[in-house]
Amino acid sequence: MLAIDLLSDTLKLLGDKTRLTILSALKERELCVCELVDILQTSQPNVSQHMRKLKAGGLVKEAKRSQWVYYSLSMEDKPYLNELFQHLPSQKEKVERVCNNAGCCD
Amino acid sequence: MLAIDLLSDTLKLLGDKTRLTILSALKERELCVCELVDILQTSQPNVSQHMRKLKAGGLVKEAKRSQWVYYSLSMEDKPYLNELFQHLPSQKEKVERVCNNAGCCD
DNA sequence: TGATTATATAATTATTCAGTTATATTGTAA
DNA sequence: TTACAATATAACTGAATAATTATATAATCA
Repeated sequence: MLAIDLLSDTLKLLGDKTRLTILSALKERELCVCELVDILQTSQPNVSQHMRKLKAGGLVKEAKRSQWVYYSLSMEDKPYLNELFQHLPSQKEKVERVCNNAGCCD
Repeated sequence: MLAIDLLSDTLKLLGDKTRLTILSALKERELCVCELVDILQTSQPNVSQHMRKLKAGGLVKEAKRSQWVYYSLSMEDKPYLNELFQHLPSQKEKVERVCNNAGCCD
């Protein structure tokens, strides 16, 4: 059974519109910071700080490749979030639109 | 599909240790405010304010009977929380201990 | 090398929020 | 009616936090 402190900390990370949108976008595919900036229409430091929290909470993992940092979901050890994640509002359109942009990292 | 604003607001309610404990306790049975005060070892106004937020967020419903207000879970319209709720740390012992106390509402 | 790009960190600010204390409301019982 | 018990609300305080601005780090490229 889960410790209630850890669980409430994890859910606190989900209880923010920006982070929830990030996580939903990452359901589509891994994304780098500049893509997330584009998707969320917010500043780069804002995204970076949210990613740091999500990483600290074990919800995402990062992969540095060249000058980019790609983030992806890390949910293997959190089966209790599966159903919830399946219900997250889709960010598919926004993610696909980023691909077609004069993107930051192509 | 869910609106991300509503969903993050709901998850924000879950991202608090006190409220998460309350919700887990309510899985056992409906509870009145004074029982929750006993279970959580906190003040009555603190419980009342959390219950107001949970009620506003549609996570609990209340039933007034005599001078007591009983709260119970209201999850029928939130299937996406089912799996999560099943994984909440059990509060069974604490809830049962309340019954044996010189309780507030027997 | 120096310039540029991507990302992270630090410092700051304004807001949100949990918990406390004090008070009000509501219902019950003497 | 008055006294009491359960709950709610209001006001306040301190801590947490999201976002901004400015700066630092790190990698790539000319």
